[in-house]
Amino acid sequence: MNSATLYIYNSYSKSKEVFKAINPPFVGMYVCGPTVYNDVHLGNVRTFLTFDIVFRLLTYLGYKVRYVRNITDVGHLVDDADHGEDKIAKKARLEQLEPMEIVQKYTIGFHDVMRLMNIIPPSIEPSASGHIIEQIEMINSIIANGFAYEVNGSIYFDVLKFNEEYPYGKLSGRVLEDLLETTRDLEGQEEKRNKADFALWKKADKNHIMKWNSPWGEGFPGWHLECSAMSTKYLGKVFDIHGGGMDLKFPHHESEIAQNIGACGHAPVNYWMHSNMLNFNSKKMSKSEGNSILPMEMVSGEHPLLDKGYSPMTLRFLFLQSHYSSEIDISIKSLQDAEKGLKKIMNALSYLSKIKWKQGLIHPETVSDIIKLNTEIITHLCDDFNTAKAIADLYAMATYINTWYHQKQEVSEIPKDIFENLHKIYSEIVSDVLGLKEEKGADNNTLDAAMNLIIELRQQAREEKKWSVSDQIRDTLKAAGIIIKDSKDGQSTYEIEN
RNA sequence: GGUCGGUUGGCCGAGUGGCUAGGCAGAGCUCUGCAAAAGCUUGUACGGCGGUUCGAAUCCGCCAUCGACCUCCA
Repeated sequence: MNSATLYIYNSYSKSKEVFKAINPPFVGMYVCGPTVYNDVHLGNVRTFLTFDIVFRLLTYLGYKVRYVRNITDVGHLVDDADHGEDKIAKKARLEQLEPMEIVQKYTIGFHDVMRLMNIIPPSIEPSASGHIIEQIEMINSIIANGFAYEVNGSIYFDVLKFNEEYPYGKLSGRVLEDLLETTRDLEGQEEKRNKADFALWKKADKNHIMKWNSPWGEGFPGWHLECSAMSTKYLGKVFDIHGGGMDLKFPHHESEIAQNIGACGHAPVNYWMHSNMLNFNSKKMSKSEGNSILPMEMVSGEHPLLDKGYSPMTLRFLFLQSHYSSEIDISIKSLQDAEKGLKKIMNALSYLSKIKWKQGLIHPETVSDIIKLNTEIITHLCDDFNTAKAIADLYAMATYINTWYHQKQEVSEIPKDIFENLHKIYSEIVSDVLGLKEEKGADNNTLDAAMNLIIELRQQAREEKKWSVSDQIRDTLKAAGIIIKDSKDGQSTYEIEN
């Protein structure tokens, strides 16, 4: 185990706390996954990226993490809380497919995007429809404890009753009285005793496709219930970290807490983490706003807002340049900046393995600076996953690496072990913790072979000082979107403009 | 209307009560047959008004402004 102290901002206590695992080295982490009724958009990706970093850093620090991220494939209603059509069912109707075909289609799409973004799969990815029994059992416990009631085959959580014994609304900073006043009048709520109550189980009508047998007749589970049931099943009644997007704080996470307490009498989670929103034109990117960009559109550049495609790693890097708790406003400029910045970091990574250590005159200032960087970068990451600061450290390291590489491809002013440590930390942080990987522009062997020949011929022309030939090759290729880059050591490479 | 969170140099974006992250752009330089690329160096800042303090971008108050949540959303 790494000895670094990890601090996490706990949204429940609203303060930064030292992370203490319940049962080290094991850590249980639950993150609310997508409702698979549509393509995941870029905003969703940000959230999963945030917790990818949490997962990766915990693992890097030596924790054994059981990471559970669900797939919501039932129970998430379209219109109002506890009313309206099931999202999956609606989409199924629109696309004329079986609901599970919708689920399958968008689950695969979701996984494709996660892979593209180099986001590590969770340890367990349970689906709501696969845990109906667990959900029914949990409802039974809640009823037995007196926090839920049945009306016409539906079960509702009694928020007022719950609030008499436990604070409802602490996570999201809500006061129950306000909720009772401000909650809009919605259709289909007449069954509830109070507006703030929410459904644990909804009775299904005849036409409803996705329904299951229960002690209360045919029906389906409420949206919030699945996360309570599945986190309990796989992580226990109390676990370490629960994550999700800010917009899930209320009502989803608030209800989750109430359900868990209602079922077993104590709070389920030690550290609540919420990642902030991704903005687009200063507006939250959301499905309901209709201003969402799909990850695939981002990569292909096929979107009115975009000037060209931006690679998955560029996106990943852009997100990591700001703290997960800050909003990000995406723009062409920020994408371009990220593209250049990422290149710098990745270039230095590739230089690193070409630099040889050599015995020489030690430069004390450089030594102490690098020792400082080597430790600071971990400290920064452990400070509530401050990837922005860690990236600043990487830039500082990269400046050293670049200088060594461009001077002699060797380093002699620091001791061998410190250089090796720098090498190890730089590559581990870049690859393992931040999850940045090299992207090949053209993954095409045929083109590679042809280009290598052209580059070689041009090189010959240059050696013979036939500048008109070498320039013609360069200019013609440029017009075709291929850029030749000459480096100092005489080697040339090519890159495809997109 | 209620609750919460922002407001940092040309742009993006971190941040601790005193030692002014970082990136992009700009400027200078190195390399280069030329160019591109790459690299090195470098300036400018903390929404407004008060207060606390020896000292505040950092703490407090007021104002302005933007946004989020209060309804499905990561």
